Amino acid sequence: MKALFKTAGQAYKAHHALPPDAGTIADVNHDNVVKTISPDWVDGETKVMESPADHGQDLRLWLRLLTCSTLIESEIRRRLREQFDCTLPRFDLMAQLERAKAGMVLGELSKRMMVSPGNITALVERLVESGHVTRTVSPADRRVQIIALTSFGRAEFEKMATAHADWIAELFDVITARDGEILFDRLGKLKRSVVTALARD
Amino acid sequence: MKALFKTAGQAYKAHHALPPDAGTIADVNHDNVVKTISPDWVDGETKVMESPADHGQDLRLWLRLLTCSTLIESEIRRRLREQFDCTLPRFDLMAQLERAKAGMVLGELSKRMMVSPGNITALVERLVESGHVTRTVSPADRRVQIIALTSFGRAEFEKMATAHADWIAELFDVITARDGEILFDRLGKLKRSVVTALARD
DNA sequence: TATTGTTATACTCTATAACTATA
DNA sequence: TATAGTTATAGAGTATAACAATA
Repeated sequence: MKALFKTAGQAYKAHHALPPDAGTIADVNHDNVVKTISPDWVDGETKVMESPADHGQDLRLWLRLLTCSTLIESEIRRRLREQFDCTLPRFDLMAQLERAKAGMVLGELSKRMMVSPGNITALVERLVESGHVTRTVSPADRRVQIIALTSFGRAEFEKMATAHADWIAELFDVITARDGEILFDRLGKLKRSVVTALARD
Repeated sequence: MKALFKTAGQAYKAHHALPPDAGTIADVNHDNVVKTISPDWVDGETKVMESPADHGQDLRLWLRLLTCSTLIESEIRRRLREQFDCTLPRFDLMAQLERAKAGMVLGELSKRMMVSPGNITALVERLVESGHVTRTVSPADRRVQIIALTSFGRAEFEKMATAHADWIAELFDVITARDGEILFDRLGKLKRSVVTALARD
């Protein structure tokens, strides 16, 4: 039941987080107060089955899945911020626009990013200020706002996307093509399982 | 290159997000402005290889991994909030304390959660206010603060943990034991790959 | 009336750094 | 001097709801 969920994880980690092999087992003082790090801080993989709060294999799998995505995402987020002064939502929004050469309607951005229109408005506002995107009123329907990348925004995004791909290749270093295929396939099953379960509600 | 990253994803989704089978292909008006949803909004699995910004199999795998964890985490986050008025960091902090019967030093919490001490102080403060945890000065070293669950906090956490396990079982519905093992194993490899890569820096 | 976005607000989280108290 | 936390602050993201403009 440790490190169940995504938390901050980025900048602070660079300065304070433990190396992967830190510690031995959770040290406890004479009052049983936990003071030192246990070795399984990354996802508690060995301990979770022994915990009184154990709830089975699915939970272990979910913890490990979450650990992987959190580790990767935190690092990506940190590098985006340090190297490009960019946040994930900003990057995500630009990624949405990348293939929409003529732009995308604000409401569509909202749906794709699963973020409320009000918050997209604010995000777009900051990207307009920094010169990455434009906002235009649709001539066909004056309620709709068309958002598009500027050439500057497109160039910036391409730089980030290239770096991003390199980072991923670096992090996935030892995953073989075969393991990659297997993971891709099983994660596809998992995705369908989740989407189906969510659709039942 | 769509929906690369975790975004908001929780509350808004409940009201506005598309069902998993919405749409057909991205509709485009006479100006080529994207107005309607494409079917692969979940992770763009089919499209990413065709994209000019394609950067290979690792990237596809990463997108799918991120999609899975984001879908699950968003749903968990939403349910935690709606059913228990709890955020992920709060839950995570309590999860850390669950097996530390006599409490845990604040700095240790900070390291495990990869969140700065200052932000842990604020998080603990809110949990003290709501009666979930206590904060005590260590008699051995008056600089250190020992954080522990109250019996109320423990009871609340148990309720949440039980519900959480049920949610996960629901979402992982159609994953067989065998597929679960395979995923668990390969994700273990991936975790080691990432941890190794991060340690190289 | 319904839809598209905007504005407003309150809160949480993130990131950083200066600072205090204790060892 | 070094360590454990606290305080402060700025910015971004999250969640809701009321609202205006247009269809």
